[in-house]
Amino acid sequence: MCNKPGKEKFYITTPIYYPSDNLHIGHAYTTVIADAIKRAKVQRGYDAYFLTGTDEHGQKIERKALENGKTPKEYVDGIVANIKTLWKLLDISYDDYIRTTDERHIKVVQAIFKQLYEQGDIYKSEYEGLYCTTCEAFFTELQLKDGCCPDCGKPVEKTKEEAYFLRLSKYQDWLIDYIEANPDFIQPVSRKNEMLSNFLKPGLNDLAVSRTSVNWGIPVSFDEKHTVYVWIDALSNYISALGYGSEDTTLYDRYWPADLQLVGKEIIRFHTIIWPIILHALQLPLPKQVFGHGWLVINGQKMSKSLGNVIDPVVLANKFSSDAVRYYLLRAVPFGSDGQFTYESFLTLINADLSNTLGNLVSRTVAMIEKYFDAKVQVPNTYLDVDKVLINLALATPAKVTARVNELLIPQALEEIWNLCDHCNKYIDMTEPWVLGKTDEGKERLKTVLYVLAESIRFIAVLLAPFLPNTPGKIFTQLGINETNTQNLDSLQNFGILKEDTVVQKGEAIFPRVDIKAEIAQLNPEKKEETKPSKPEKKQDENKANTIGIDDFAKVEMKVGKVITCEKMENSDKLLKFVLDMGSEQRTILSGIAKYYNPQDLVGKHLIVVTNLAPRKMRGVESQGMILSALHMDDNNEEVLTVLTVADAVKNGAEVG
RNA sequence: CGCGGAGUAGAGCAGUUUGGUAGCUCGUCGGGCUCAUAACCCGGAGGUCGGAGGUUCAAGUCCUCCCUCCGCAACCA
Repeated sequence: MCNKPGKEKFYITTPIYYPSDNLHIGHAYTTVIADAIKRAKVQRGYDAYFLTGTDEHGQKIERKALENGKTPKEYVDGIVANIKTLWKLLDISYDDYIRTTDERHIKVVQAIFKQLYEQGDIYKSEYEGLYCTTCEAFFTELQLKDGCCPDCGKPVEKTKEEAYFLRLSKYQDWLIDYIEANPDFIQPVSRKNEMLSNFLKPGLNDLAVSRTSVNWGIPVSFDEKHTVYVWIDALSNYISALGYGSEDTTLYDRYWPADLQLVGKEIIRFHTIIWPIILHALQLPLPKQVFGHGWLVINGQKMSKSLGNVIDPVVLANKFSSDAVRYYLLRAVPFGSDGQFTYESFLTLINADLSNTLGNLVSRTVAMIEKYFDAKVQVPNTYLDVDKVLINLALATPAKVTARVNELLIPQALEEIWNLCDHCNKYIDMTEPWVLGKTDEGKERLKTVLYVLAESIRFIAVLLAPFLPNTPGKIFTQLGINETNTQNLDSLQNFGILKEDTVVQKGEAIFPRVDIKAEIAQLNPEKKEETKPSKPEKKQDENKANTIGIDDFAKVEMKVGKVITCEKMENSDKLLKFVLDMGSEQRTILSGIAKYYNPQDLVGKHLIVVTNLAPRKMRGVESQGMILSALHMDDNNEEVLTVLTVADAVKNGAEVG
């Protein structure tokens, strides 16, 4: 942890994640990229420092803890332990893990808040909003469900709450100038344009930075009925972790400003508007670059618990290897835009690139050295043109990879390495070692061919290290390379370092091929389990607990209704409005299935309706029941929803039971 | 007309800055090879580049209008 004065520093951060629940593959995506960049920088001689952590305050965590019968701290401790296990599983080499519940962080936040208040950048005023007394929370008008609290459904009141405000407005013009003068600050540029035209140019409102209604937070030191609201608490982690404002500011002095802050596109606004203003008000330098990457989406949709399409990285990393998961995340998603995740594309990619192109290349090369030269590497005599082409490519590749990493084009960096793999495989075909091995003359030539291959593979292994940290070691073992000075980046300046008589040894396949169909069949049920929020360890007991008596079932009243009209709700993407003939009456019912059906196609169908459900208003229209439907995945792994119907000749209003 | 992003072969993507033979990976079809993890190598088929108009000798690329999807951004009884 000591300073390395001779080296250039590189400070990289991920967001601090919100541990209201275990993390999903999207969090792993951000973190793996950050880790790969950090490792690449270290490999290139930088003194790199990598920070990640968790943002542990706020109402949602308080509530979640309560549901689980724990204190907020106990609850987040459990989640944080899982997160750290996950990062270990994925070989994340973070240098520090900041938790906003750390004492070191709390002190800094309080000091920053006080300083901003004393210098007039924070002022006390009143926050006017819609307040739910039951949930003790404010909501914006947009968040309300039909004028009522979105969580408990009770009416909200227009209430004023005392709050401290940060003067964003004061710094707006400065920030616009800064962003325009520093075009690299917000990346990719599309995000920069979005921030300028959507938020900055229309004008910034001052931001409420404290709450009296949230208990689980850092108290404002000079006004204890307030807690610091998310902004100053969470964002300042990037400097509190370095000891800013503490007795020991060595790390801060060394590493701040950050060279790269990676964030998801949903939080780029906070990191490019609120965060720079906080820093500027504190007279601190701004991070050099904030990069807003895209999401991993499932069937075109954002991953979310409520959709039940969350992919658990723990499952993948345990089932396959950390390097396989890392490879997919680093290679498959165009950095900056969204990428599709499917199990099939994941498995196809690791088979094609890791098992076939790379793993098999190592395997066939080592096998030939064993077969033809008693497992001993032979030093060549002269190189022919065909050799020189491959040698030159190998020598040129390190600089190409470095350039791609510097541009943050990680998929393209990997592409350069795989280009070298491809050429090695072609080279084998062109030189036909199995023919050469048949004659003495040929065997002389074969020494060179196998040497060029082994040495090229060494290049590949060295270059892979930042991305797939476990793979180079496996390759070096098979190639019989022990000396670390043939495993570092400097050793790629010359081709031909591999020593005569190095003993190779074919071992296990580096990346065994997977049976895609079989794995998908296994993963899908596993995926479903993941989505069930219930505690898995109590499964057997729960089967009992989940059963209901006939009495309970009898409470539910279901009837058959015929669809008279069905139309899309205005102002809603997901709701369909039905009017149903229930025999003795007509009912209006709203259902969030617009995505799955054409409204016209449902007219005339006989549907099953729960008729004694309490009515609920949505989008200003009262829904008087619920339409039963089944949601499932079809053969293409796409979501399909089918409403339950009855065969004809059932009277409208007939009871179901 | 709220603001942004996107629409290119069966799937996923590049190419649009600076107009000039439409490319990559997977899949598919055919061939080759046998060192290797049913792998590797070569070749083919498959595209009205979302639609309509315009500028130009020439448009995926520039201009205009339109359609669809996604995000900002809630609703999912």
